[in-house]
Amino acid sequence: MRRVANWTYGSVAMATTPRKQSSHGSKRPARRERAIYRATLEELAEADYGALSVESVAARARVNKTTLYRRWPTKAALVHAALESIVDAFELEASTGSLRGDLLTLARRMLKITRSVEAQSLLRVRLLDEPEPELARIAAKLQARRQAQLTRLLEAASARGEVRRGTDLGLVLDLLGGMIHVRTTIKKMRVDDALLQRAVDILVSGISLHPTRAR
Amino acid sequence: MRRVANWTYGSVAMATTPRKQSSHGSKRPARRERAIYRATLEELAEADYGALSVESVAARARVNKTTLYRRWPTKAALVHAALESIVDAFELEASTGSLRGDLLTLARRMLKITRSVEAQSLLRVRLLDEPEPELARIAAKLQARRQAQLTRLLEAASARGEVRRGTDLGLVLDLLGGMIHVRTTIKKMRVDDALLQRAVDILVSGISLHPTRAR
DNA sequence: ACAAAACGCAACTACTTGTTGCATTTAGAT
DNA sequence: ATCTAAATGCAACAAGTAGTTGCGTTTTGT
Repeated sequence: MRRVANWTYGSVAMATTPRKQSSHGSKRPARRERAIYRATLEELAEADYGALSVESVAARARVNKTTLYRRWPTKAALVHAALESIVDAFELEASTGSLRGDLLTLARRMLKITRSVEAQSLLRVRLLDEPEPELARIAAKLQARRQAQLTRLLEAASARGEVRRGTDLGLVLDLLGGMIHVRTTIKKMRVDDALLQRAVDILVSGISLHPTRAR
Repeated sequence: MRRVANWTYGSVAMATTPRKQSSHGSKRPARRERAIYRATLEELAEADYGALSVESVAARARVNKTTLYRRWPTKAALVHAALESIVDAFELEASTGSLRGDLLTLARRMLKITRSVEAQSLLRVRLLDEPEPELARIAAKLQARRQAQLTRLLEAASARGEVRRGTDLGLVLDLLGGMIHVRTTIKKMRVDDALLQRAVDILVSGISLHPTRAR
């Protein structure tokens, strides 16, 4: 493992840009490139970052390892690029009219996100700041972006005035999201809609103006 | 990396038992052994399982690597033993008299646990079922044990009858614990007591019989 | 159809991981 | 205190993995 002195994969152009997107009108965003990124994320969702090997990514992407090494000089660079390639397509959803309904919609979306390969791989990178703090920073940034979108949804839902003023919406989000994450990713339990409803019921009843006691 | 055919580290005695605890009255539970386990857990809390190397553990424990290799033939065996060495000293805490007070006590304890090296390392192992399913299983068992203890606390608190019947206590626990975990371990935010109180307020107000609306 | 870039392949070097033999230390029993 | 067996440290080793390089072939844009 020979290390390049201190190669940073920050804002500097990090590899030879594939010419496909240079001219001709960016017909395809490099099909093969996407396959490689996908393979990287999948490997990362299954194993550690530490256990991730460039060779295994190459094998999964059906590509020779030299191809990878030439374009991304290090494992960190490859993962970096793969992370950056994640696009979170978030379309604002229509309000259901009630706080409970909106929270439930939110919960379902969170569950879907949590289950995705992107979220799983993002998590792996997120909780390693030791060997690659730079990568962890990037993963944090991406996650924050998602979080911000979810927060906006929640804010819109609560703006109707059904929520006690002073309520910490970020906290509510993390209560809900934390539960989903723990059950899905860590405990590997099945999270079904009934559970989401129960959780939402507790939270709604906990932050709502009206003392809704029954569920 | 030569692999032993299929060496399982299950219930079989996995290494030469140190003689210290054999006779003489178990004066010390092998001081050095504890140091090694500690080093293992610390390394594991900082890095991946995949990135964990026996050599780094040896270095941290100020021990020659051959010592480790001789007693634990593989990395998995070492981690296994280190995990098993974890003892969670849980003393039942006195009730504060109110549901809110008890939940807050519970939250504080969860925070403390979550921050511990043991929990951090346990988590790492927990979310790798790919390369070492056996290890993940063990980590799951240990975590379940902890969870059960916490659940009993919560049950005791709710038994006073301040909680709506039919309330999913496990869910409440995961809402609280999930939030703490996400903020502490993943987002690396500071979790202070005020936040815990706010969270508990929401939950208490969400599960309590009495419609407590103000906080 | 042509040229440049990208790719696959194979051989190679450098490093990491795990193993072994032997001298030295340590700890329990007499 | 002394003896002995287990445990450890050390160094040299074997084997595997991670990157590198040169070259011939394929792909791709013009």
